[in-house]
Amino acid sequence: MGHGDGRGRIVSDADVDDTGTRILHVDMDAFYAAVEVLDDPSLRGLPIIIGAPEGRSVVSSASYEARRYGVRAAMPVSQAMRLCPTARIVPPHFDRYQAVSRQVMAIFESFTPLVEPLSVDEAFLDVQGVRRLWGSPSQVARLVRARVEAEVGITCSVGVAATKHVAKMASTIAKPDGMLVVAARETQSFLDPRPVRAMWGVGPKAAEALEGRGIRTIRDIREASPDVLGRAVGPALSARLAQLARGEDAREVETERVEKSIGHEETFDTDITDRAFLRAELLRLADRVGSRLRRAEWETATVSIKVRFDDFRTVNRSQTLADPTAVGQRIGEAAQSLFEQIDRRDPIRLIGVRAENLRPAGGGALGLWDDDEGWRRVEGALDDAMARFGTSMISRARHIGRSDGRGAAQHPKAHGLD
DNA sequence: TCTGGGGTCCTGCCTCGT
DNA sequence: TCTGACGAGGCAGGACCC
Repeated sequence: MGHGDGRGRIVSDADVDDTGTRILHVDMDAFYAAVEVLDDPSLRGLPIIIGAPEGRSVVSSASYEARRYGVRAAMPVSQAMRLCPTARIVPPHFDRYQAVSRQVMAIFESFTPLVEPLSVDEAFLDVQGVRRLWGSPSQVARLVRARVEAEVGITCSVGVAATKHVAKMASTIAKPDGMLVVAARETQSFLDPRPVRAMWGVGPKAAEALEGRGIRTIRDIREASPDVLGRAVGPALSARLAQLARGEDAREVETERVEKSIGHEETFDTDITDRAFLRAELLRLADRVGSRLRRAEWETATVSIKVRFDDFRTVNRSQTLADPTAVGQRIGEAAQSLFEQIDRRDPIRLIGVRAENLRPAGGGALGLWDDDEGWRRVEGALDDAMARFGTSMISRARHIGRSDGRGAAQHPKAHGLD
């Protein structure tokens, strides 16, 4: 999501040179705020802040009217309100944003099958192969923008370039409701004068490290010795930045993305010292992680927890399991065991549970039938199903499973169910 | 003044096996 | 049997992205 306030918007001319381009980066403008306006037109033209009005919420998104007051994403809502006291605070409706996102992505896919969603509100499109059908990349960009506005009712900005990195930078500059085309031969002159902070992957820390060595623009990166660059930001990032600064970016548009971890975390309204409460919260978070793992038919081999204290000091602990699992109870037990290893005298403001090192669940969606672990997984899946489809049919299925009278799940082979 | 939640990736350190 | 080099993997912390 863009963070600028909309000043410096650019729209390329209709007859712009797009020679050598193939990648579109499409970014919805102030997406959450735009969806809220769509659903409540009385908000149009007002400064809007998306975030919870109470507690320790931060700004998820803000309309351009609010950004003009200095309101930015990730800023505490309380601070945003001081900057823009007239702003309307709207609680987020993530399900609704997902639904609109699906609508937008479907429009992208009607132009090219090579669509890589980056987040709920942005995507890369490779339009190289659709030239005969839809025209040149800049023509496709115009069509995409027009259709999103006509069919969904919100605006987007598009960067058109030869590479992902340049397309992404171009869409940021074009915001809001703009389009910027960077022909392949203009790539270097486009990149050179821009600040290092504009590069994808350079945040506040890396920018500070680079600027401290006199490296302020992308041209400076290009001209810096690998040694100096490496000392500033480390070997991996320096090598990548050097390539990107030369306009080299061989990354293709990837339509498949595999999740590498699944986690949940929660910041409490007030800092907590009650250990029993915290242990119960760990179990609850682990249960949600387990549910998502089972739905995705994954197991986790490594459980990690995150604890943030009242002074914002954050510690992580992780543990690799002897047997991978998708059972919330087992993830929770591992999380609690990790929690015991942490010095918990200080009040805690956040705890989180994450499943890492994911792998496909063995033995299919419900796991293995022939061991206790498999059966615990069945129980978990039944819990999910009860939540989704109601209790009557699922309770009946569980009853059959438990009919051995031990109060625990019984092997389905006893009932001829396998 | 106050700092969410969901992720990915990198780095440094340590242990262990060869 | 002991020792050092080396790579792999586990773990913790941090930067970055939306």
